[in-house]
Amino acid sequence: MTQGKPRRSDATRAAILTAARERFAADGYERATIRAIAADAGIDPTMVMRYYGNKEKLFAAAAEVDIRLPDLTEVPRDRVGTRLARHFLDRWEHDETMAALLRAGATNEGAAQRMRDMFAHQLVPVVVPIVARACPDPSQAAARAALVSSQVLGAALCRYVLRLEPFVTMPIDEVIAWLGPTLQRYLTATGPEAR
Amino acid sequence: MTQGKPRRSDATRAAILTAARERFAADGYERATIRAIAADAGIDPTMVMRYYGNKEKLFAAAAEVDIRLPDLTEVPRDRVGTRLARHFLDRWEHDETMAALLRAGATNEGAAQRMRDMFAHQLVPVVVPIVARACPDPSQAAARAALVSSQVLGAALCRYVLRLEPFVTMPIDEVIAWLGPTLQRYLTATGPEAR
DNA sequence: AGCACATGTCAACAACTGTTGGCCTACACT
DNA sequence: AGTGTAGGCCAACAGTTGTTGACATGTGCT
Repeated sequence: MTQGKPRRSDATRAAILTAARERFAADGYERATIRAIAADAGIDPTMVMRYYGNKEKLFAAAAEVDIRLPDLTEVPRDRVGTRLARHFLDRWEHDETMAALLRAGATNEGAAQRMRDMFAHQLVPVVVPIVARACPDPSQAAARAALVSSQVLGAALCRYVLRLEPFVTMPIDEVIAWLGPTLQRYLTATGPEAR
Repeated sequence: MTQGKPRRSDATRAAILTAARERFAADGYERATIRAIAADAGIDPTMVMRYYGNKEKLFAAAAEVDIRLPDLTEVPRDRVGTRLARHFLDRWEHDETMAALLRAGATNEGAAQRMRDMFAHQLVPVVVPIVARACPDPSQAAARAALVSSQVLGAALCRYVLRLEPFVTMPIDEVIAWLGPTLQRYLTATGPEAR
């Protein structure tokens, strides 16, 4: 389906992508230079241009990410929050693409747009059926999804980008135990005032 | 105390700082150039160097910010969360220095360090006496303060930096109504499992 | 008035950026 | 064996960056 003919340069292309993800994740969009990425990949900077056109397209290719949200309708309703928290934290822990996108999103408009798209096309659709049970107003679904995003992104920001001390050393299960109920409330509480 | 003799260049210095804050808030650390800041301030780029030494010191001067947290011990215990949420949102809404620091913190180590310092020296001390009533373990206080930070920073990120749609148009009172109980739980719940 | 010093302007440097074109090599196909 | 083409490297361009030094102007003090 997605795969074309295998090219002789596939290894190089993959090396570039890997190096790009590392650099973008560590330095953000502007400080991650094509030269540094090429050096990490052990090739000439020209190759990056040949295979990915320009820096913007390279980032677009490197930051292509799938949240891989599970089907939450299969999860017991009162476990949805914790399940989501665990999934996101796991995702962030094992895929530096997420950190790359977050770091770059703070200063690069293209990266920010991509995050907005991810939110709209990947998170909102999954959240809608969950919210529907507590609140039939469909416009509320997007708001609740945004609240979930804010807590998840905030935690990722503190833990993986700012490296705020108590957050970095906190065991991941403890983070999940704290965030779970928060997400749960955002998704299934009947209104903002609900505790 | 803090004020020295008034200098003839005070107006220029202030203009530079204002322009710097705007640029850093809008573009982040690396994309905000000294030339652009100087142009906004209507002066020569050289003056920036003369008065602030270099770009890093300019940022340090421009991003000097006081959270101005109120004394939470005066607030009814069950209103602390909402009170905090309102204060932070208000602060962010009226002082672009906050956005400048957040944007820059994602890619600039100096800015990140400053955020960590703000957390340790401004937020933690205020949070400690509040937490103490629910949980006598003082090491827990920093963890709970970090959780508060994560939700506040995440909301600011979505609303002022990424401009995630449902979050930008949501009335500020609604945001506060949602975040308040979350912060309340982080501060006064007896443990992570508490709803 | 004369002098010291703060304020401001102009031109330029050196380093680095994304990006381009030319050239060489090695593989695939006939 | 010969040829087209993809893969790869080198040198270089044009623009921008932070930063520096030399030089002019004006203000305040004696």
